[in-house]
Amino acid sequence: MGTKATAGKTRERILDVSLAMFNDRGEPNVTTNHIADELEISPGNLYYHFRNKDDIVEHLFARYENSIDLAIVPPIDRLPTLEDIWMQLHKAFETMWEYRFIYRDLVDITSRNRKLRMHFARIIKRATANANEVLKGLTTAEIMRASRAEIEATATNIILVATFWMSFNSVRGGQLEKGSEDLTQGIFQVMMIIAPYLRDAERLHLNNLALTYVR
Amino acid sequence: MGTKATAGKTRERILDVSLAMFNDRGEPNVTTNHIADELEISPGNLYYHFRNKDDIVEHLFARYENSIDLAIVPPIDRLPTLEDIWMQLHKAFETMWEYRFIYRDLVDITSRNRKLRMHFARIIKRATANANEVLKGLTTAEIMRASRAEIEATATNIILVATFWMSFNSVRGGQLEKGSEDLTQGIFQVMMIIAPYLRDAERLHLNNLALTYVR
Amino acid sequence: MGTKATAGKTRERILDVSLAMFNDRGEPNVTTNHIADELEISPGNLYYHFRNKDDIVEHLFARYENSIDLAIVPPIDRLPTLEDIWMQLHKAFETMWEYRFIYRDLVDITSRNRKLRMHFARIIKRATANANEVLKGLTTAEIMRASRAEIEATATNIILVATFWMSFNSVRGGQLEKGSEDLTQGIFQVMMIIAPYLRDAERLHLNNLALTYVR
Amino acid sequence: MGTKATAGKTRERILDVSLAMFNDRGEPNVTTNHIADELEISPGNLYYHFRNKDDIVEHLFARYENSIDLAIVPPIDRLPTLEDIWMQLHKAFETMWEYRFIYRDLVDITSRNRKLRMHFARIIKRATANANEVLKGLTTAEIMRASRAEIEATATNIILVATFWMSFNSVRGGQLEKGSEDLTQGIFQVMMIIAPYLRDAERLHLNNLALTYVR
DNA sequence: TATGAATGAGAATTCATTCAT
DNA sequence: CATGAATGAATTCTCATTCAT
Repeated sequence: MGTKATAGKTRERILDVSLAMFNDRGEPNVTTNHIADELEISPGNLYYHFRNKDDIVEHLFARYENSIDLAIVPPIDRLPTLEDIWMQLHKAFETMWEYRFIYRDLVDITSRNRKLRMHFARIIKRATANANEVLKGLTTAEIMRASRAEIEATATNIILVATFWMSFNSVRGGQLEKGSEDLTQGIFQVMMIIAPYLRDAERLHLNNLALTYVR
Repeated sequence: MGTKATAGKTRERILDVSLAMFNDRGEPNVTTNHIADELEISPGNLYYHFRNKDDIVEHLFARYENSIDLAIVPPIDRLPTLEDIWMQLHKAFETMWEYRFIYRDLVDITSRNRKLRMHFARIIKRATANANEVLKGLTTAEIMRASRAEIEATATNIILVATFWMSFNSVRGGQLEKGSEDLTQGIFQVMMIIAPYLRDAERLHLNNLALTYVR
Repeated sequence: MGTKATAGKTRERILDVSLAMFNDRGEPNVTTNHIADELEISPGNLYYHFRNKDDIVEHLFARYENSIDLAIVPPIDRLPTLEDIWMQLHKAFETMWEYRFIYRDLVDITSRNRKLRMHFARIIKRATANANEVLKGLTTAEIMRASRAEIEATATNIILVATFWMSFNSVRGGQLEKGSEDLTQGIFQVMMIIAPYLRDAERLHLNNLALTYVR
Repeated sequence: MGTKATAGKTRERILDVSLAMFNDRGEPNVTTNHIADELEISPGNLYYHFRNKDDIVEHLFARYENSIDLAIVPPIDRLPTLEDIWMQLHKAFETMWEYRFIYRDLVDITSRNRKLRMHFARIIKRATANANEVLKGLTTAEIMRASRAEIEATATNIILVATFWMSFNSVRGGQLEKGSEDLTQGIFQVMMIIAPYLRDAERLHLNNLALTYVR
């Protein structure tokens, strides 16, 4: 009792600390010894719980995949509203922020690991399909007007902007990461891709929000 | 004489070969010994010409910065047309493709090197400002209609999509890289951000192109 | 009760499974965790029953020593026949095959463990003495003709060939191990060391067998 | 100048020291760091000269293969004599002794490395064929009398005894290795496999030698 | 300019063994 | 008897970088 770890505790701590360190410094810059040091456990113990470093990454990714899958479920049995989109984006950006290390070195990580590559491609495909559905729903609900081609291109752009918003933000300089406020701007940027397709009322509404968010 | 290198020749070859290898395998996966091997020179000689690996990266980046600066100069003394945008995007995407290694590991590279970080931020800022100018010009020319807030958000989105198009493409799976055709789709995706703001004629034109390009 | 192990049961299972795994993959390539895994017990439990890995090896060796001691007892109170030799070799080779892991890494194992070194030397000494006895017996029975010096050298050769037959077979390539047939050839090879000392009738008999066995 | 290594010197020193240490302690018990330490060079330098530990082993093996190939060339254009056999065995045993680490862990080494496995099998095949030739030659020269089947079995036994003589010697205890005298006994043991097939004069000659060598 | 041998601090991973429960 | 988490020294190998020539 006390400092002694109970079942599964260390395993979870490894994942938690790894996640924090990966998010902080980037996965390629965090070694398994760093992680063990930070946890004050031996490297051997870390390898008792995970086969190798990639195993840790894969488990974190699986966690992420579960979360993001929940975040991008479209409303069932009714047409979507703009509010739904705000909500979905919020949940998605939150989740992505939690696992931002994946996005920081996305190309490198997916090119090194076949499993992650396949799963990430699946997430993108699913997210794009969902975006498409939602846009179609908005059109059916006559909240926006767009051709089929416009909807397709727009869905892709939405996912691209969402996927790389955090990277873009860190890369365009200024302050490094202040978290929530930046995310909100990311959400707003995505909304602004849809904006011009909206009816005047909604478009005006977004325009006013813009004054608050755009940097 | 004969095999003797003329002034600056080896130096340039190092840059050329490094660029090719970085683009091919990603900068983190290319060691200085790989480069020397490929060039059939000694590692010592490589370090005679460049202080360290980052020095090579920085020089390549400087090259890139020059090229991209030329690519994103707006037309002077007249209002821009849609054709201008196609042209600019083409030049920009070509240049980015030439130096695609920068974009493959963008966050990692910029986060570990202050100089690159500052310079890349400057490029983004400049590109965004230029996009802003062009959009304003299109508005003045009454080719498109958009509020100031919409223009700002759209400029940012344009730069973001352009910046990460190649990454997005490699990360969403499917075929790896077939080059020019993918770039064309990237350009198209950028255009589709502007599309809904255009007058009907131009909008329709883009929509028709969509049928060809969107995947 | 029920799943509860009876006294000595786990201990025996450890020995049995270790033997099987050592034979299969070679002792140096089997870790204590492999063994525990295979047994579906904990490594801690394994170390409750045995002080360390070498302790397991030593116990297996003791088992082997008992078996082989039984196999190489010469016929008492009568002179040996060729049939006796076939029988003895059969029993010896069977026993060695059962504990073939010892022979696979013989030098390594005996050089790092004093106890095993002494015991194995004893086995060799005993086996050689026995071979000597038998050859002398055959000579007395006038089944073969050989000088004392020839008998001594031949006894040593017999033991050497028997000791390393399995290694030789695996090392000279061809098929890996098909077990019984290979053993039979080993026995035959040993017999052929004796052959030229035999009377014509027996020598001819062995020669005919040769056509079947030699590869 | 002086302690500075000239071209190829370090490479050869690595091979020489590795060989000495492998022979001494057995290849599995010598780490690359041990070797570097002994040589007073950095591990990095060792890996500059050889791709990995196996690369060192393979180069030593190649050296050995060259030497042994020279040792087992049969006399051309005339029938062999017993003297030829003594000479050949001498050369072969000397060479094997020089590279005795190969024989110490023969099964382990060849089972881990495909290349060595193939090459060693080739050596055995070649040596056996050569033994066969020589025995046939002796028969033709009427120095010995043996059937074809006897020759085949005897050739195999000769190679087996030669291959494992050193292992047998270290494993049967007594003093560990005193080198040359042990080798001479090994040669003698091989000769004693041939002895009973010889004409009386030669057989007697060998018998007398026996009194000196057999332990 | 150029060579190429050399460095050395790590990186990931393994494995016999221990120990609190 | 049994668990299973934990240890830590060791092992192979890498790579940016230096330096005598």
